[in-house]
Amino acid sequence: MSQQRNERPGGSASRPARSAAGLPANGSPAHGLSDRGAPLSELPDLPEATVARLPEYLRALHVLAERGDDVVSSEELAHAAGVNSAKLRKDLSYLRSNGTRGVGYDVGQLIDKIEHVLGLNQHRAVALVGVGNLGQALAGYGGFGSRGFHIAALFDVDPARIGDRIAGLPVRHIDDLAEVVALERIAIAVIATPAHAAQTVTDALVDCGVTSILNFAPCVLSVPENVDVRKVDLAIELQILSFHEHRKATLTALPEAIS
Amino acid sequence: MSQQRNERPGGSASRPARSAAGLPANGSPAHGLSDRGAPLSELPDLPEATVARLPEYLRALHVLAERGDDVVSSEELAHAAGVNSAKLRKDLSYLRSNGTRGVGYDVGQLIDKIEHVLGLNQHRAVALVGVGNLGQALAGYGGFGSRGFHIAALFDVDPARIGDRIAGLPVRHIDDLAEVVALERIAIAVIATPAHAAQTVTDALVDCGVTSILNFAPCVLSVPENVDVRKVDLAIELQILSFHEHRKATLTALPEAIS
DNA sequence: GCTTGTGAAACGTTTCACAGCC
DNA sequence: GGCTGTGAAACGTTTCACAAGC
Repeated sequence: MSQQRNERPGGSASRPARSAAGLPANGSPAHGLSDRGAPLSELPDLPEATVARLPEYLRALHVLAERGDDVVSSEELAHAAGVNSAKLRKDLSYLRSNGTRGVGYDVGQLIDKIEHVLGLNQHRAVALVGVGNLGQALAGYGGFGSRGFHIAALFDVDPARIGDRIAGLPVRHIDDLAEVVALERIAIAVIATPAHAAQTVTDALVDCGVTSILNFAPCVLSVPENVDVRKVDLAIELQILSFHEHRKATLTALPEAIS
Repeated sequence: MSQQRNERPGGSASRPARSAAGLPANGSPAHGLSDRGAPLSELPDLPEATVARLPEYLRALHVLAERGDDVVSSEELAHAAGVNSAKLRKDLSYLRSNGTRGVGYDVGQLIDKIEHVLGLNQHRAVALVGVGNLGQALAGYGGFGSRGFHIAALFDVDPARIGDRIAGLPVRHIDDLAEVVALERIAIAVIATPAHAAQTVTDALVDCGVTSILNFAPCVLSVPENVDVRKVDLAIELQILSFHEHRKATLTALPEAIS
């Protein structure tokens, strides 16, 4: 059982397993072989930081599209997504960019491209494990459908909860995991169990073939290297804010040095 | 109203306002003045990436402490926190480190130090705005107390909800925000409203003097530069996972090049 | 003229590798 | 002998600034 790589800068994720066997270890495929030999839609090996921002661009684009805009400049879009325009342009350039100089980007086209790169063409079925407080809230959250996902199954261990319906879905016993995952072709799971159960659940998920996990339990998960884990920990987010509060407080306590 | 800086690499936060007035703009205070003149506990200007990991170390340390360990090596602690040991040691070295060579770190001492740096000595009061699905789940989450926070007040706009009690706390109307924030000395707020309400709520919070916001609404917030915003967006996390799923799928479709 | 696309510089973060110390 | 602390190298990301193109 290999160990979780939890090294993402911003503080909440692990990474995919690059360079498994004898790969060059630095990104670029040494001598042009296979480099851009892809038919049409090959993934140009995006930087992780870019990948993490594409969904935000996508959200902003949908807002623009709804407003009826069909062209947007890097400046506008960057503003709407909360980044600066140079970064946005660089990010989009990795997608074999398709803006028009002097004009901007075609909103619809850009939406299609980003959705394609993120693999959102097919709606993805997600399993949710743990229907406590948080799990129920996540199950009830309506916003997924429009963003490429649907929760296809709910699981718990508590016999008292099995059979309950939440947002129209029955809660199933975790023993049914393998069956349902296969049936619904589930590759992504959300863990909303207490920390002490999370590793056991993870092992079960991995055994069923789930290869992406979003973990809300406050603990580190061990997974094989082909499995991706991202983590969301509420208390950690608050603690990071606390640090900045603390710093702001001490900065204003011992005051100015310039004026 | 200045714009949100939402530039954190890992994909979910904005940054504190550095270099407000005539500061040198690069980190170090040009000529030794004030540099390490601090009394005892001065914050050594930690890298953001380090700040984001300290809470994870803290969590892991608490687990160790509960097990009765009182010394831990960088290797062990790093493993428990899901990072590698070099990174851990570098991170701890910014805290004017206090491990013992050949031995390891004192668990209790390290907990104290990290808690102090994060400003967790005082329990921090947090306001939660929006008691829908997610808001209720957050309000009911018991794990805060042990990690330095307590939810001190709940707010909503929906008249039907005002007066309800959730986890022992009454839901108050958002018009009472200023009063309660002052009374409870609240500096941190969590936004769990729909996206369309989030900016209005943010403006109200900022007006009351709140300077840190954790935003669960899927939108970008505009805040003055002294206010920190971190963002958690479920759908974005799933979309990032989707990208990696997509990539894994296409990698196994057009298979090996080495063997 | 205005906006994209992009090399190159600047910056931040991680990893290496080993000296320093117990 | 074993583990910490840390310069220096490697790597990744952001920003700058301007050439290319509509």
